[in-house]
Amino acid sequence: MTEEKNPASSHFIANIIREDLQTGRYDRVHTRFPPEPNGYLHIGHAKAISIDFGLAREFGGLCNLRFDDTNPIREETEYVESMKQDIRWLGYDWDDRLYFASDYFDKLYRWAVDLIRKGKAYVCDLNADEIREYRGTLTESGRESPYRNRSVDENLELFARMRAGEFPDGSRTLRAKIDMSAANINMRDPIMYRILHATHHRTGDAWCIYPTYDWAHGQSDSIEGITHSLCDLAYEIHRPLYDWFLERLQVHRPRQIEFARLNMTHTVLSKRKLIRLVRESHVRGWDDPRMPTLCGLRRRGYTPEAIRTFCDRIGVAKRESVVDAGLLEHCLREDLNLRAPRVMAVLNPVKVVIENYPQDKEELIDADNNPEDASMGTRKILFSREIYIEKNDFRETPPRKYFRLSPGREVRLKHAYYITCTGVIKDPETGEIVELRCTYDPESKGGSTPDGRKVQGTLHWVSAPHAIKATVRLFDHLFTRENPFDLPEGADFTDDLNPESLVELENCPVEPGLASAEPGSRYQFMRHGYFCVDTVDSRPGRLVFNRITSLRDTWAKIEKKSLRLE
RNA sequence: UGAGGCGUGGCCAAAUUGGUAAGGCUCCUGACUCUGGAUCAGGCAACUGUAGGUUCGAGUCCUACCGCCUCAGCCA
Repeated sequence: MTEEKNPASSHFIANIIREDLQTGRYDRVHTRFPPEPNGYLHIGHAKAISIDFGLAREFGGLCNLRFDDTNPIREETEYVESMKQDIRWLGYDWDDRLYFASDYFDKLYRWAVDLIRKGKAYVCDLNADEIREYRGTLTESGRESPYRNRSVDENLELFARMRAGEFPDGSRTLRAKIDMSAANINMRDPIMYRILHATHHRTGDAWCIYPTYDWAHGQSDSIEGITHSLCDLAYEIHRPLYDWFLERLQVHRPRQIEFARLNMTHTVLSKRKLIRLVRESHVRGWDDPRMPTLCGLRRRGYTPEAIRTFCDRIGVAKRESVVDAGLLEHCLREDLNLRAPRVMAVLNPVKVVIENYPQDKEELIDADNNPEDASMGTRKILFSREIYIEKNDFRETPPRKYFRLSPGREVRLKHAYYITCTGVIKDPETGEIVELRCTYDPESKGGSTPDGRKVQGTLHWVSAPHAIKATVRLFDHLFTRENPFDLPEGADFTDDLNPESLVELENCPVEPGLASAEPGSRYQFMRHGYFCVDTVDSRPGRLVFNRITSLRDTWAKIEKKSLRLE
């Protein structure tokens, strides 16, 4: 599944853009993805990336990558690199348009001086607590700072001295002079610059005052000639402030449009919560395959194509919603079904001895690699007298509608022969089934017989003497609840962590051909699901597979239902 | 009791700026099948937050109400 023909997007942002193009408000489309380099990108960012880059692509425009690095204390080059990698992996490209808000520090500084000259900004000596006090509350208006009416000259001088490093951190700020009684708190003389004697990941020690996000963001978009600034609903209330700055500065004005961020069932997507999962070792790091981070999903084996399809299908709207994680899994199956080579692996093995098959005979059997795609060819698999099958594929007393093996019943071994169960060997102590005895029908080679008789079940298997052993990690939702925030009073979201989100199986017999499987390559383990060779822990002789997602399991559903009925 | 947003089937989400509710996921049937996979065909399910109003006709316009979200960092 690759380039599916995208019909023109019909969500509200696309409609606005179409209209802007028609009315001539803009004659082109230029967007940008503006992350702060202070963490790892996750599936929620993938939605934003897909909107920003996708819309530009759809309308024949451009999309910049700009890092909003206005806070030297939190930002690191390491994050810049990981974000670039993740965006490229997703399949998007910013060409030569890689920018940083810090590229604009000089310009921003000059603009600030302009505003001071126009009497629209002033240096305030209030400390953080005092500023909060003066700001007022949601229902009461604020009070003007006693420093609000300094002369332009004094402001100019003080601002220059702030920049020169004459004052300690937090002692002064530069504020926009707007309206302390504004109903929108963001308009109550917001801070434009704060003093921070900190080393910036790119500008080093060139600055000791740094612009706030609110002061930097709109102007950065303006400088880059952005036409449509797409962002999170959270910035809706800031829009009047961005427009205020741009208007005073008399510069190019992008149109900001806000959309709802992504939420997904059974996981969390807030930076704060993800950090806790890592710090408190609930997962094995940022790239733990259970994490919703892009590096986690990548390691798990998710494909960029599936993630893009997912982003297309969830739509874009202003209403906050929670998308069913099942949709992402669906997109994965849809993609992998067409591309993943099929292979046989037994996760919970029980040995089967085929009594009428010669002791030292072995056979090479042809098997197609993907029934969906003949061009993926065939391979040879080994068959012998002793094989492994799934414990689950045998029942001593089969329930109704059970198609698999049971005493006296005949089933097909995929690609190989029909076998009939003739005996069960149990551990005399525990009663556990340790081995099954079967006979095979030599006529059934290849999976069918001359008499054309039907069997109900087809099992996967691996030849015991030829099998190689692998570690297989089965992942499940990180959180048990659909919404990990819907918790009883006083509970913490970590209380809902799924204890079975990772089940590790050792020594699973798999086809010997898998010995050469490349890290990162994906397979379908027949009748199980899609698996990916782990890029971190897997090595020759010690294969580790991650389950990307399971196959749809109709039998599990039937079984569960009948259990409920009993 | 400030301001700004949002409310369409179980979950997402459309509806040519009033014309009589797309599509996807889920779920359920059936067909087919050497993966109880895939595929195909079909089906269940919404009086569009509530109550009024305008209109021949309203998810789309008006009024009132209800619910939910965001904002009081020198974070972004």
